[in-house]
Amino acid sequence: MAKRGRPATFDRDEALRGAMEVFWARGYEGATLEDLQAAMGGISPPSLYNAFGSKEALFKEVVDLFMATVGAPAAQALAGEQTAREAIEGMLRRSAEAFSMPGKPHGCLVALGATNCAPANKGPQDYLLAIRRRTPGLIKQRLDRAVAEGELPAGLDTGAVAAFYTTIAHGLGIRAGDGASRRELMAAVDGAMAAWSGLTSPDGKGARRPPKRRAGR
Amino acid sequence: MAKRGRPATFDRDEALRGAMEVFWARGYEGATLEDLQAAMGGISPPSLYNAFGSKEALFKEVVDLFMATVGAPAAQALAGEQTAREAIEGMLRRSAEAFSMPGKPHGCLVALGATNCAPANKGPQDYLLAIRRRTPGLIKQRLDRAVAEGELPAGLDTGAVAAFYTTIAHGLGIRAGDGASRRELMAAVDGAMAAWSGLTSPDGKGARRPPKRRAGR
DNA sequence: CGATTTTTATAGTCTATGATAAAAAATGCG
DNA sequence: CGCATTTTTTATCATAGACTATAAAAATCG
Repeated sequence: MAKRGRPATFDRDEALRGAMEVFWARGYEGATLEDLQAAMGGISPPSLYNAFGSKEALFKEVVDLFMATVGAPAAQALAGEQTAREAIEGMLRRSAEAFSMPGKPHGCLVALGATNCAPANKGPQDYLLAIRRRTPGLIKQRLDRAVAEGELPAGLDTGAVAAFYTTIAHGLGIRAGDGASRRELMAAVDGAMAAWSGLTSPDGKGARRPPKRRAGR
Repeated sequence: MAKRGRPATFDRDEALRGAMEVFWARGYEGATLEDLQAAMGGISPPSLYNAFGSKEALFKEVVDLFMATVGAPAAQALAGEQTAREAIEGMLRRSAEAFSMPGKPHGCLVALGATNCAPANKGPQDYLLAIRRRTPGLIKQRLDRAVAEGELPAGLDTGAVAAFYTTIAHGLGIRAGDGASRRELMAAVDGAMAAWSGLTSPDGKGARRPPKRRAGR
């Protein structure tokens, strides 16, 4: 039983991928409907709205797709590698690669796609903000696991270490968008990993959680 | 000889500072003329345009003011401290402080003020981009000086080290804008400085410039 | 085939917001 | 005072760009 009605002249998934390229390269506000139409197979506004609802809804779908495709290798590395060190280094290197693919827009859609938008575009801005705010927790989680498994010393201030690697991860997104080469991005990752032993070793140099204090500041 | 004509009812410098707060908090596109007027002493559009020319011209003046005030401590630290290590750590800590001042907008105007703007706003976007692109060179310059002075080993790949610290510096700007506390920002700086000896030591771990290659890739 | 359903095409509407025109008001100078 | 000069006031203007109303076209179903 085939679907009734006039068949669409475009493939929805393909159109979504086209929209991702535009939003990735130009950001939410930088992408006009005209740009989007052109990259989505020349579809007309009514078709776009019929298929995706609104520019904002389209953007959110694009961001989800971005996370599921471009962002996946980094996320998988963070969760999948055996040691925390390999996991974090893998996450950073996969990010650096994803943000500097030949033939693709450079930079990170989540870091750059909608910062400081016009009041009317608070929705997309908040959507990306919420995603960025998850990063420190995800990294800390992986570090806490390594502490529990004995890979990293008990008492390590995993939140502080996560703050550092989050800063690097987001910094890579900006740097790539600003035109930094993959070589430069990887040099930044080299630097970040050079801090590892100093940050995580049990001797005096490692970040240590401050002793628990009583409630009430 | 006082100036002729009707006297202005607002102080230009004060109005400029008011505009800086708005652009800093909301970005170029996020700041409407209405927002700006309110923060500039309630001046009317013609007064604003008479005094500053256009929204874009006002923004550029604001960015210059930002660099000369908010950004100054970091720039001075980079250029002024005795050792390269102190210079870079000072730059990062002064940045982290500037991006998390109580009562001021959080985050970095240069990193966040105009990324991925609408096509019509390419001017402000490019203005900030050009400033961000200067960062690696400024850091590398300071490192090269340290190599020349013997503080750092000859053969050090100063460009690679600069790439790392640039990534941190810009990452701090994003993280602060996303709501990271000063404590978190300082933890990131701790991490960045933990990489110092590994990155700059003359033994095998330090970043070394690759041997010169022939031209032609 | 005619009815129904869905998509497409054309042509607009509406709104937010950056920018101005023209005249009034406030000052200095002769 | 009267004129030149500059700023303010008030009232718009202009435009880009997101969105939509209407109806024609293309498919399936009975």
